[in-house]
This record gives sequence, C-alpha cells and structure tokens, in this order.
Amino acid sequence: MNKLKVLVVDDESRMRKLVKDFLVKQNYEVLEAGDGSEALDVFFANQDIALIILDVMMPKMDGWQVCREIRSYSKVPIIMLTARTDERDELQGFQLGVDEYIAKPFSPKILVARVEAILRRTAQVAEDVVIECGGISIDKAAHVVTIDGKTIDLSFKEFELLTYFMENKGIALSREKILNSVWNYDYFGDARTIDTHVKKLRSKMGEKGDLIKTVWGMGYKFEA
Amino acid sequence: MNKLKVLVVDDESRMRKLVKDFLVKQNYEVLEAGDGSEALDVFFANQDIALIILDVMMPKMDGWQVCREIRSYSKVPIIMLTARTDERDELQGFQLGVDEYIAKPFSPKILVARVEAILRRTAQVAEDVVIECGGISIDKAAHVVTIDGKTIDLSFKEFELLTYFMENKGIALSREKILNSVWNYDYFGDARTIDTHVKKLRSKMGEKGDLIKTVWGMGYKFEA
DNA sequence: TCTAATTATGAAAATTGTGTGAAACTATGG
DNA sequence: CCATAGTTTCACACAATTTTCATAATTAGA
Repeated sequence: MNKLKVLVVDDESRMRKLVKDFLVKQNYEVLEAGDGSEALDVFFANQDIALIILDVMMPKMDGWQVCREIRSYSKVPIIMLTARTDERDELQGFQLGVDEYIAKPFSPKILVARVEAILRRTAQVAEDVVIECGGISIDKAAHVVTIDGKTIDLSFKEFELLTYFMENKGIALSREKILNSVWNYDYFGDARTIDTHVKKLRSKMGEKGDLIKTVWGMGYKFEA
Repeated sequence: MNKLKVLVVDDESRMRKLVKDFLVKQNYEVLEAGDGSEALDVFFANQDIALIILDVMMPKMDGWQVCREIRSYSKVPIIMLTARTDERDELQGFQLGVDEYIAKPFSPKILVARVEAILRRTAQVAEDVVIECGGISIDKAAHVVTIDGKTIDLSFKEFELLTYFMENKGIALSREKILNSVWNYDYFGDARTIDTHVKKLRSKMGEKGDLIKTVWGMGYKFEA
C-alpha cells in the first residue's frame, strides 16, 4: 500500500518535527517545508500530495499567501495552524478554501483526527473505529467504552488516556510519553496528574482496572 | 538534528561524486570509499552509518565480498549498484541480505527515493526491542524479562543492569564502565552498589544467575 | 599456607516513586 | 452568575527501591 503524503509547512523545525512524528506514526509519509516558497516548490515537485498542513505565521510569505497560490492550481485539502482563535482569520481562511482550522496549541490527537477526517472525506482512509482487548472495547467514533458489554462513563481525558493505553498495549509508557501524546505538546504541568487520572480510570473500570499496570520507576502499561 | 550518514562505495570517483551530490542536497552526510577494504575501514571507524551504497564491480574486493563482510557484523541497510539487470546477481544479492538493488544507469531521483524509503522503513524498526540470549529474553518496550518462558520481576535498575549486560555479552565490564552506562554519568556513589544489584539480579534469575560472571579485579561479564 | 585485596551477603538507612483524598481551579451550559 | 462536571495540584502516608555499611567469604600471589 502506498502511504499518503502530507506536506507540513512551518518555519519552526521543532513544530514540523512534532507534527511529523505523529503523522509518521499513523503511517503517513511526511514532506516538510520551512517557508512559503519552499512549500510551493515541494508541492509542485510532488504530484501526489494528499494534504497540506500550513502554519499561518511565517516570515516572507505567510500561510494565507501560500494557500492562495496553491488554491489557484489545486483543490488539495489544507489545514491551517494559527496561534490563537481569531474569527476574522477563520473567515478569511474559509473564503480561501481552507478545509480545517486548528488553533495552537493543539493536542497531537486532535491533529491526527482532523487529518484522518479530511482524508476520509476526500480520499479513502481505512479506520479502526473500534479497539477491543480483554473484554474492553472502545468505540472511538461514538466515544464510548464498554466493559463486558456494559457501557461505562468516562470523562474526555479518561477516554483519551484509556485509548492511548489500549493502542499501545503491552508497551511500558513513561509519564513523559503519555503527557506528550494525550495532553497538548506544550503542557508542562505536573506529571502526577496522570496518576490521578489513572486512579479514576482504574476505579471506573472495576476489576478490569488491574489491566493498567504500574511499571515502577517508569510509568504505566496496559496488559490484557 | 543530526544528519544521517551514508557511505558510498565505488571505484569511480566520478560516480561517487554524482551520488554524493544528490544525497548532500537531501541533507545527508556522505562518506566515501574507493574500494572494498577502504569501505570496511570507514564502516568500522564510524559506528553510526545509517546506510551503505555499494557498487558491485570493483577491483580487488568486489561488492558481494564487502557485503558479506559487513553482514557478518551488522544489519545496516545496503543498496547495491550493478551495471545491468542480471538475475543471477540479484538472487545472490538478496541471499546476502541486500536491501535494494539499483541498476546502472539510474536516475538520481530513483536513488534518492530508494534511500529515503529504506531509511524510513528501518527508522521505525530502528530499535531492537527484544534481546534474547541463553533462555533469557528482554522486551525493552514492555519492560519485561522472561527466563525460560517465565516472567520475572525486576526493579528498574535491575532491568537496566541486565539489559546492559546482555547488550554487551561476552565483554568484561569494569565497574566504572557500568556506573557510567547504567547510572548517570555524574553519579559519585559507591561502586560497591553494583555488587548489591548484581547479587539481587543473580538471585532473581535463579540458575541463570550464573550467567553473570565475576571478573576478578575488574568487574562483571555476561556469558551464555 | 598466609596475607592482602577483592567480592558476596544481609540488614539497616536513605531515597525515591506511587496511591489517595481533598482542595483549587477551569470550562460549560443554563 | 451559578451550578456542575471535569481537570489539575498538592501533601501525606505508604510502598518499593536504592544505597550504604559492616562482616563474611573468596581469590591471587608470595
């Protein structure tokens, strides 16, 4: 199977790398560009880019300009990254044919979800909506968790956390890793916050709570 | 980010330069060797070569020979360059563990594309997640140690220590070396502390504890 | 065999990591 | 603005780990 290509345009290489890492993990091929003109070069050199993620704030040529240029040739889906929610910007974006709009800071999960959503709309992306393991099933689409056929009530973070655990079952996850995946990338809070969520998760999961194991001195692990 | 190192081996400097130019443009660091033995020298002098591009036709030691030599020590990806498509050659190549096979003359685009594809493929499987030796297996991802199929419970340091031993099996390790690798480099504690950990490790490992040998006046060694 | 050096061992002390509950803080919808 | 649910912080108790230390056992070499 051919991977879908995503072009990430941002002047900060750190941000590019961050986005890239998550997309690569989801099995996308990621191309990078550090500024507007480079983005155009890369885009026209590759005929099969499936989606573009574009930062608004860039020196030289800003995101809007790049978007305009590309739109005059192509209908490729474009996601805009902006520093904050600004209605005027958003309006301008949709007029230019921006498909989505993500405000920084965003959680990598959100980003990936949006990318998948758009690509599903335009192209075909296989999606595993349901994760099942050890009597626990997660319906990502419905945002519902079922244990032994019984629905349990989880908060947003609890849901995200359990999903992350189950998507990485059998793998010991450090607190840092968990923070970087389930929380926003710029979250610098207390890692102990994870403990609290794990506690609540375990208690809501009843017996099955034992499936979330503590890896002493390291973090946690889900194991059926 | 560090550039990935690619070693280009060809007796024709013109060809080396050609390949090098394209890879440098793609932000790789390129090392060169003009014949087989030089290639081996360069390879072993650099511990972090990410990929080797190897011409088959070379005087003295040909590409197959070089490939064999390197394969006996390393799984580094190898791309072979041959003068024409020759099925016999291709067969031999894959038996030797060649990752790709490019027929001359090739377009530089093809070359670069193959290089990227391979590095992307291997980068994801980069880390050896499971180490196995003498009935002991370490799953670094899950942070789990199994002896003869049975999981044993190790603390964080014990796990690190055993991993270090097994990654250096057959090598006598001084206490200083162990401290520098398993502990932080700025650890100034008692080197005797290692003894204690070795003791606990040995006892937790049961019979297999004997595999950690004492090297008198020096340190320890793992040997299966 | 004897000695000096080195390593093994067990137990106590020091350190570090985790579970937990409560309180503070945030966001959201009336 | 309040009420509510969700999220984060914090501190304390407790548990597990790591380190230290004194003593016993072993080794190498004279």
